[in-house]
Amino acid sequence: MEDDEACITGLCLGLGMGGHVPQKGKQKENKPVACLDLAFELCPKGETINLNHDKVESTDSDNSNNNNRCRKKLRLSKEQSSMLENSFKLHSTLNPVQKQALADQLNLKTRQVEVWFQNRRARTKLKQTEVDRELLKKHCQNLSDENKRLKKELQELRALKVGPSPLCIQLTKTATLTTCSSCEKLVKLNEGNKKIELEGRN
DNA sequence: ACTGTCAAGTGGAGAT
DNA sequence: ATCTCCACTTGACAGT
Repeated sequence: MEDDEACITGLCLGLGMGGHVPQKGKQKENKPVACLDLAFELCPKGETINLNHDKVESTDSDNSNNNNRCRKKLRLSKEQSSMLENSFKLHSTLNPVQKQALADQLNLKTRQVEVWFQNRRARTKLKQTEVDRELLKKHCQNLSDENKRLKKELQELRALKVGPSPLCIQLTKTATLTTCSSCEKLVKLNEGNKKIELEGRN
């Protein structure tokens, strides 16, 4: 276990904060939770504190005064965020050495750096799924349009088969139905007058 | 008041 | 057994 975490655990024991609620879908045993959020520091209600602290110290009075304390949320400074961001661009995961170095550099705990990277990866993944979803949506729409168009074209061809067959019929803006002069087969010409033979016609 | 963002907690799974 | 990652969740805070 990291020193930081040992420290935090020491701080947390007996505080009874951040209890665990069983999650839907996966029922888990309700462990007695005795952890204090890493980035939260006990403070008098309403007081603003600098949370970019060094190691957190724990005292018994902290614990006993817990009732009239609030939890403040850490917000990383712009410098910290941008340095983490730059580091993330280089590598989205960190080895313990890199983690420690970054933590030292930013005056954060290794656990905080680790959490930031975890959350950052989650955000990236979320964004990517959103992008993928949009792409698939577009692709699906294209396929649907193409399907409609082909169905329509098929309908027109079937109508042609039933009725009198003129030699050359404009099918769509891009395709023309005609009879091949050499083989006398019914063929479809695409935009470049490229011949597409139609199945089952002779 | 409501909503989105984000740091952090939790437990499970896999690797060592 | 321990570590690390992930999915899911919570809660503080900021913006509207």
